[in-house]
Amino acid sequence: MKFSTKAEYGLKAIINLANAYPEQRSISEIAKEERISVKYLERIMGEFRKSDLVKSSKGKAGGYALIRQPSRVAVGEVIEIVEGPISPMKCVGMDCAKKHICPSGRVWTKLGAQIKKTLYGIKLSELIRSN
Amino acid sequence: MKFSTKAEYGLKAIINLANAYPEQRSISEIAKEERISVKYLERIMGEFRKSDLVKSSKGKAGGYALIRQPSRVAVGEVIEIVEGPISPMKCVGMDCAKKHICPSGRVWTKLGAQIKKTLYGIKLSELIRSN
DNA sequence: TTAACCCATACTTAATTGGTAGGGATTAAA
DNA sequence: TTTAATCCCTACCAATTAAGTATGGGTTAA
Repeated sequence: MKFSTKAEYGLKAIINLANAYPEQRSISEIAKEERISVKYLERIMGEFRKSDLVKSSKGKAGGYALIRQPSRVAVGEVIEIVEGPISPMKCVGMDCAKKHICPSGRVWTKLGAQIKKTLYGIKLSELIRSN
Repeated sequence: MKFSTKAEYGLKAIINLANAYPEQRSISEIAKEERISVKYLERIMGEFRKSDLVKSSKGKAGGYALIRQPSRVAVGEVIEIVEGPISPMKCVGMDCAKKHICPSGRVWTKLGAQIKKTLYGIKLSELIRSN
């Protein structure tokens, strides 16, 4: 039961942008500070852009910026963009004949709700320097 | 962010045994009811036995039984036996130079504690039929 | 003695993770 | 107008993990 490094890198990059908000930063700046491969970070930022969490400007002196205020962005949102919907077991949310009587399913449902609650309760504003 | 099927199968098997407590059941009975491969379940049960969660008796008419009362066994315990210690990110709990100032680390620490709290709060007695 | 069980280890196959390679498109500045 | 720094896209690849199989042995009640 682990989140991937993609979630870790993505979160770090977004926190980095939150610290600069509303200014933009380039991939290479972020990659250097957070010790992430430039190429890999490019791909991750692409996912954030497609989800309208960040905006990009092309060309020389281009870069990425957070679109919303850090206090309006939940950690859960960031993670679900790179990892897909949060749910601790494959079968949860899926079609299962014994769904209503499956005892272990009750565990995963309860846990999934708890994880979401925790991650959506943390906002980027709580994780940046200036607060 | 998923638990493995090993955790799912393991939990199902242990719930199955909890329903029979304090009686024993054979691997093949459990495997059939829970739709798990006999060979795979054998291995999983071996881990539970080594952790003194279940006891086994060999020979014809042998089988496995839960050692403790279902109300004294937490789901978290079952899962940690097959999946190892619960922690949502590799770096958590490890040596990191920037541990005390790592903003994303705070997320994983908080989340890990929350997950443990949830899973250790659920006891097998809450998941069995008779209750 | 034999059948039903537990026990151990090695192997296999498929999917996922965690990237890299190579290029193209865009734009500010020299 | 050229150059250089940036964003953007797709394909590829290697290592690890997940999920199970195969094989064979040991134990014990009937």
